[in-house]
Amino acid sequence: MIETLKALGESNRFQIVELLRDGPRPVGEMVHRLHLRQPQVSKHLRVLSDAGLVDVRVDAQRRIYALRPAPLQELEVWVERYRRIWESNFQRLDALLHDLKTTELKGKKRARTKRPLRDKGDHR
Amino acid sequence: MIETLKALGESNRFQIVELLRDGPRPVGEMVHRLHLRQPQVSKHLRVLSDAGLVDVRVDAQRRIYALRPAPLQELEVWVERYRRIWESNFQRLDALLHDLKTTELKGKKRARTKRPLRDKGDHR
DNA sequence: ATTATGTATTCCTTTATGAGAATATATCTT
DNA sequence: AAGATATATTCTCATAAAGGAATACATAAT
Repeated sequence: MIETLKALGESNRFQIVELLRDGPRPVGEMVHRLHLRQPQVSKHLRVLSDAGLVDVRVDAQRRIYALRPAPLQELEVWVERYRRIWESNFQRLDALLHDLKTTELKGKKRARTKRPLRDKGDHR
Repeated sequence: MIETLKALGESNRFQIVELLRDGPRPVGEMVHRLHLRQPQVSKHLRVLSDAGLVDVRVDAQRRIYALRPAPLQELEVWVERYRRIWESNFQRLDALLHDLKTTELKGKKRARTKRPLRDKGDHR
């Protein structure tokens, strides 16, 4: 997962992946479409390949690169685990609970948590 | 998007985000749970904050960090655009079409490719 | 006001990463 | 075999990014 994110977190590689979303492409075409130099494209493809994000197929002198679904699928699964963060008021609720809990735990030796001096954000 | 991916593509920051998935946490707790030193955690939080991935709330001397849904939501939307890559045999189909097309274009002067590329090591 | 606690920032060093140029490799064409 | 075409690799340099240590800053407690 980390490797996937690291590989995608570079703009040229990101663009390559975006390009490949429309289907497999030979290196030369990416060079042309992305206005990068051939060696850089090959190097970025190497990183993407090491991360398992792309696959090569030989076609004469050309190398046809294609996206491999697995890592992107995993990324989707990963990010979906975060859905509840925006699908409910989970964060606020949890923030409240957390706050209550820590107040409970250290209540005896600490003063109650005071309200912040000034209001920083919106709440209900 | 790139900034989100770049921020997530570092293991310590990734772990911080994972931690925050369970709700807002003060810096000290992350320091403790992740076995990192406080300054490094603060620095990583800074990066995450700059990327819009987290939010701070002041609680006495503590700073309570929480995930911000927006970037993750966008990431989900982004990756979902790739679903069709695994939801159909899109890639293969497209590969075939692409192949036919190029063969059509240059077919007269090219032979078929048989040999695989020499093995460069495994990915995945 | 002073001290304690929690967090952020700065400075420094080391390592990782990306671009450019040159060159090597693979495969087709003739 | 020689040349042409497409791609990969290597080397070098510049910059970015990460960790460590020290320190500054913020707020609470006394």
